[in-house]
Amino acid sequence: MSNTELSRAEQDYLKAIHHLLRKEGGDLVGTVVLAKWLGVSAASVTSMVKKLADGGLVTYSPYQGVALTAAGERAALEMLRHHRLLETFLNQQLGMEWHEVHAEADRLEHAISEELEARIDAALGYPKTDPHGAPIPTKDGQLHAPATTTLWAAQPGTVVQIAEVEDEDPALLTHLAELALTPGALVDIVQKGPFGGPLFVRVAGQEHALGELVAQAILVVPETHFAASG
Amino acid sequence: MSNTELSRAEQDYLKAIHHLLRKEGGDLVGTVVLAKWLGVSAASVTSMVKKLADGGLVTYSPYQGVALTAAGERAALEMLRHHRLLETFLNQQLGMEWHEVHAEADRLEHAISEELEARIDAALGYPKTDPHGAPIPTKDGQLHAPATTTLWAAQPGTVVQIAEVEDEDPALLTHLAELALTPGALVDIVQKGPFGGPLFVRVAGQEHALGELVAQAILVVPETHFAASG
DNA sequence: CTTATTATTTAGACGAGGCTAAATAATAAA
DNA sequence: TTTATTATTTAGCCTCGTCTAAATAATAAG
Repeated sequence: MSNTELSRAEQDYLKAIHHLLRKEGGDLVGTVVLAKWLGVSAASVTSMVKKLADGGLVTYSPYQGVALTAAGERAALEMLRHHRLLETFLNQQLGMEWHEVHAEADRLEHAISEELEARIDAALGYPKTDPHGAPIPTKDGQLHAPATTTLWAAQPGTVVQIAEVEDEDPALLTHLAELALTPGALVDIVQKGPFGGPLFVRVAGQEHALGELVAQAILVVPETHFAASG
Repeated sequence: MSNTELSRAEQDYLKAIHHLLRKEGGDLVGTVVLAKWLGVSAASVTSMVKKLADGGLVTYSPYQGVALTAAGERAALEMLRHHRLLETFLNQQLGMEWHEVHAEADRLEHAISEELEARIDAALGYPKTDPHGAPIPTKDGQLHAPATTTLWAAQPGTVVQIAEVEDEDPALLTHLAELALTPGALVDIVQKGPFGGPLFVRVAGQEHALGELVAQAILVVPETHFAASG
């Protein structure tokens, strides 16, 4: 209802809630999880979450957790749209490296106007995904993500295609790029060692053994033919 | 000495001090002038200025005014460089209007990394001036501005060339663009009415009568032949 | 079912950056 | 030179977003 501008901190909280709800799958996210993700104390989270609840941006059940209202989701998706458009722009138009764009976009996403957002979108030809394969929310708040699993969960003996990789850790991204584990790549799932042992995959003609952390950071879809979808 | 990151507010104060020292010509700028420019109370200025003085960024003489130290000047010029590179980029690469870029750059200038600054600079071909004709400080903090006067002070009967126009007021910029009073334009100074009466000029074949406020917002140099300088 | 452990909230404080109102210094006018 | 005016500073308060320490709720272990 109240139409005050959201502060940077409020925007960051909404973005974090959205991210964690999606990642962890549940329908509520807890104070400590949020605090860890944001690099902030749990007490700080409690008070901010109350403020956001007062503003109608989240629903808050004490001791249970927090979720986004429609208004909160809208705001979070707008930030996410800014973020992913910026990542794409920085990468494609300004030649910034894959692993650099996340941090830069994190700062810029709060500062760009709707006008600039639109011009960036147009300059890029209205892209559907960012450099890490993540879908870019539409202007009207639709986020259409394909149904994915993690590479870690993929069936040995099958072939999958990389849809998206986590973009938060620059070092991980550099590593993935060296291994050619980038969106669009086709990956043979060779075999999985027992007891959490490494996952053996073949990509771009090379075989690699991947640890769980790496394989969990990669989202894949079953192999498909390259259809000119649309 | 202390190498803490400057806050947004600190950066804005340094930028304002730099701007006002240049504009007003004096060697000290007063609390109230600064307060008006920043849209803040004089009391707020006093306390911030003290903090900046503690940090070695300004010299502060109570009841006299404030000036920049070398470190403060460096920081101010870095912001100015960001600002003007961004204005140029938004205008040239993204097609934003002349009058829109100032406000957008004011928000973005605090958020861009040195890396991004360098890439924007390169993408533009290392420009020397922004869309309003203002010189862009170099990476090492040189600001080489030509010696200008205001259009208001120009001698009737002479021809001058517009070097730069004030960029803060979008409405003024729109007006100037309609009158073809843009950087590079050659202007015949026809005559100046008495007692602060309007200034009659001819530009692009049209004659216009300009009020003092407008004519003061335009910086000019004596007519020169277009030399392929460099 | 009782006890540890962990998650969460409450209470109280702090620094940043702003504000108003009152006091004081500097300057202009008489 | 005295008085009025304006510029500046001081004092005290406020909100935002954070923190730590202590209290309480929820959950897991025995």
